[in-house]
Amino acid sequence: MSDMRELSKGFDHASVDPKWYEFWESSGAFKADPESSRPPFSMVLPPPNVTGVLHIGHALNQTLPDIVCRWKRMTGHDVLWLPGTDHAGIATQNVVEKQLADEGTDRHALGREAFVERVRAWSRQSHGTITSQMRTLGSSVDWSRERFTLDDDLSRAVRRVFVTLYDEGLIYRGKYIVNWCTRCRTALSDLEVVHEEQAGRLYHVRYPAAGSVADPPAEGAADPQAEGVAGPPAGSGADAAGVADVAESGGAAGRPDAAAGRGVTVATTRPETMLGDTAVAVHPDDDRYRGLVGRTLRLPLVGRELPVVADEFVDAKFGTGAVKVTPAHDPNDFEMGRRHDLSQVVVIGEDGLMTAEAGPFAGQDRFAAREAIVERLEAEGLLERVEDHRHSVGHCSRCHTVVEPLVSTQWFVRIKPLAGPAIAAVKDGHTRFVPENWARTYFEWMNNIHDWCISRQLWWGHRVPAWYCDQCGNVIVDEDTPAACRCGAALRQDTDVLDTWFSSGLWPFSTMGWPDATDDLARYYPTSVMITGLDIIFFWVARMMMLGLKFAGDVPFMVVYITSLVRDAHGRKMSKSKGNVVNPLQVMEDIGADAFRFTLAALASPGMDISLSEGRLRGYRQFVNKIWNVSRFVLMNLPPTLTERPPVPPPDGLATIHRWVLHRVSELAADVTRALEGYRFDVAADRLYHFIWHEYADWYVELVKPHLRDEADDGDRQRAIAVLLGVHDRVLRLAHPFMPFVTEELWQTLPAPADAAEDGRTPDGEARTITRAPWPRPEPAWTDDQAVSVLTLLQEVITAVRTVRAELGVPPSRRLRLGIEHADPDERAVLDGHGDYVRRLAGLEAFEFVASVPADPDTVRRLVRRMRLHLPLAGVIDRAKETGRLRREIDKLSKQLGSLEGKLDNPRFRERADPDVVAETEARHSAARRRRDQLDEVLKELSP
RNA sequence: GGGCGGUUAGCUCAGUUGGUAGAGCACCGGCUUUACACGCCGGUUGUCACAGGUUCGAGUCCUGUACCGCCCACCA
Repeated sequence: MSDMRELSKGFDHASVDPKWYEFWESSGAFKADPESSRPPFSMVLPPPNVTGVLHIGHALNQTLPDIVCRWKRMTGHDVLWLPGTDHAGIATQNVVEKQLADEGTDRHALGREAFVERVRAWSRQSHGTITSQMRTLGSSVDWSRERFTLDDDLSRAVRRVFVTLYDEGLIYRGKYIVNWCTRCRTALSDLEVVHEEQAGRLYHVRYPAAGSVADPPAEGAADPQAEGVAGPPAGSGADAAGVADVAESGGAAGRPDAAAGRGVTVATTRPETMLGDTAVAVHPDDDRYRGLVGRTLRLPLVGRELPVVADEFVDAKFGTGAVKVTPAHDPNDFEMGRRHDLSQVVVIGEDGLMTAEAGPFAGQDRFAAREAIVERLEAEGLLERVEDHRHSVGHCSRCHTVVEPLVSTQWFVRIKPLAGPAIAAVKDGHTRFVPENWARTYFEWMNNIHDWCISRQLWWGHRVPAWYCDQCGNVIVDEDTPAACRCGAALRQDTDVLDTWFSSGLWPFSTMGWPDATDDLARYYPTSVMITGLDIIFFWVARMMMLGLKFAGDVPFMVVYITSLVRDAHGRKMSKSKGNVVNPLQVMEDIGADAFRFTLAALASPGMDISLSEGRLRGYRQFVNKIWNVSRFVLMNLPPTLTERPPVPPPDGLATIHRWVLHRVSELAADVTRALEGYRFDVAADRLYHFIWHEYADWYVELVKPHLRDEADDGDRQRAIAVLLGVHDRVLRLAHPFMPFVTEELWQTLPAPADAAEDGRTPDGEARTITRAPWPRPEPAWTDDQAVSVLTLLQEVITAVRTVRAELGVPPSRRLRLGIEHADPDERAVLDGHGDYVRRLAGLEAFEFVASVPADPDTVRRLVRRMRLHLPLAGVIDRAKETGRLRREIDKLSKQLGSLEGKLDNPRFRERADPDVVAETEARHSAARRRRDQLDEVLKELSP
């Protein structure tokens, strides 16, 4: 055992950290126990991509919940923190596709089955990376319950949810305009499209007049409603108005119209889509075009006749007030097309190339076609004007390709019926956002939510559980694979897979065994807290809320803590191109997981982005080292015979310094606990830092040293050791959630407590571990204001003497004699009673109380408590420097006095302010005046 | 266009219910004080973005302005 008491000179995380994680894992320290009599506390880990590596966002989003879990474990909860990984459909598929491309092949060459098998194999291999990195960080998850979104039982949950929603009419399939990535070759949900403001051009193109309105073209694109169970409602008001106008103008169609003769100029940012135009729209109230509605124009380059329709959507103030309508390639036009029963002409294909419908431009890339078409228009004299125009363009969030709106058959979730309860649950406080402002963002989105496109034309993911019969046209949606159609023909399964967030949305309950009524589900659902990043509030949090309420019968979590973005030291977003990415693995290698975690916690001010600076990281690494060295100090002072940690003695018989430190450590426990309860990780970390370094190490350790000397009285020594150990043990336990590795290492070197309840054994009772040691509670019996005021006085006097010495340049080795004046009798008694401490920490040979100032050139002449009056001796110091310093101080005091006097002279202040505040202000005022007068006097003395 | 946040010491940020402006880093000076130089002791640094208002009193509450940032959005 005694070799355990010898710590190395510094903390070496590389040798310590892995040892303890292995110990925790193998001893079952993180295992949840449904049989336990302890109250449950549960969280699910936001599943990282199975093929991902730990980035700074993960580090934060795992450190904070880990702090909570470790804390809750110590407060006696049965903690479940359920880990797992996400198959991350499109992201993972893209990576593997890139690998294939490097090998000179592609997924089509491989075939679906082989491709999926390949992705699966790579996922399995890659899975170890992220999970081992989580261990490096110290995440205290229950690995025995690890899940993967593509696991069989989770896939079963996915199918159950899909089928149920379908049966209830909340999932439908239909042909609508969707966001299409021409590179990934799949549909995307609105959330997977990132809009970026870009410099573009607004082309003004003249569409010449053709003649009067013809019947709407009957041929062409499919009926948008064809396969829909039910489509989104069409804008009825605008629709009626538009139709009425057309009819009305139709009557006047025969009348010659000057405007019609010239044609109409439309403005567009995407001239290539004009080939698919099937109308031109104007606002119904726009007088400029009133006569035109109902007539037709001729589409340049193509020659097709286009009706002019009136629609409320058109903004008369934008461009020319006339809009070309391309129902197949623009979401607004799609809706407008439905309102006016326009056909869809598809001119851009799923590959981003112009289709056969594009005539001479067929086969060209859409952007090349834009150039070519502009050229042609110019040649034909139809391009009237080109303006620079900034507008936002949608890009694929995965590959940054410009998204092409395309008409396509997809599966959708009708979301409004699900959103309602999810909104209500937050409104009525059943689920609470922290910081609460995020609820607004949540409401904002939920109130304006659109149907969710859930099908993806990918291979990696949960395949849509729908089967089609080519014989009779029957569609079967079922949990189990049907053998054959009712007509006896073979069935063909839908080739699409589901949006990866569909399965993520079930995560809080699918991981616990749903749809079976498992013990875990009964005990751990709803989970206590969800801690996750702001970037996935919509993707994930909102969907978990909706699906959890719908299927698990309750909200998925009682509290959502939204973490901030981690930025670089100058508040810039981290990005590879800027080269300012902080790699958490590198940081942990350099300074250890404990210091890294502590830094993240200390910087995690709610609602604010985190600027991760090297200075802070370094500072907290040194803090870890500080704790290490305090422990060395404690251990080296333990008698070798001590095998058991003695209980902390009752404060009555203890010296002031002991009573003081016990009081303070009790307050620390209260403060840290309160901070954690409010999710103020920054406040908790700050409090620990300050106490451990600037109270415990700087003061208590220094003050206690004499008590530990060999010469010290035996009983005194034993009491000091008991208190020191009691404080040290509590400090380690309070710091443990933040710095799990170093605290376990140090805690294990302490002698075990006599009290079994303090021992922290794992559930199997085999091993002691700080992870299960009880969380320190405030001790009311340790409250001791008298000890606090004594220590405050000692600290002030000692600091004042040190200041004088430093300013006079008196080396610490030189023992001084000191005269103190103006101490009141009570304070004199305190100082006398604690003279040893003062002499030791201030480096004094002696001090005495004097009535007046002795003119002794070898001593500091005076020291006035609370006034930090440092009077240098003539001849010993630089007179000019000192007078300058005094003048500055006097100026400052005068200013302060002015404001205090203003306050006190104000009758209303005396009337209305709290009496304590008034008294305090008066005291402050008189103290300041006394001090200024004294400084004035000294200044006069010093000045020639 | 809508929403949210920020503007406090050279840098990055705290500032609880309004009551003498704080921390870390940086900087300056001094220290082989037997846990720690990843240390110890001391020190310097602020018209709290701007303009009004409420109040005896505002970094803190209200209104407006400026600048920065983020999110959402179907303006061709």
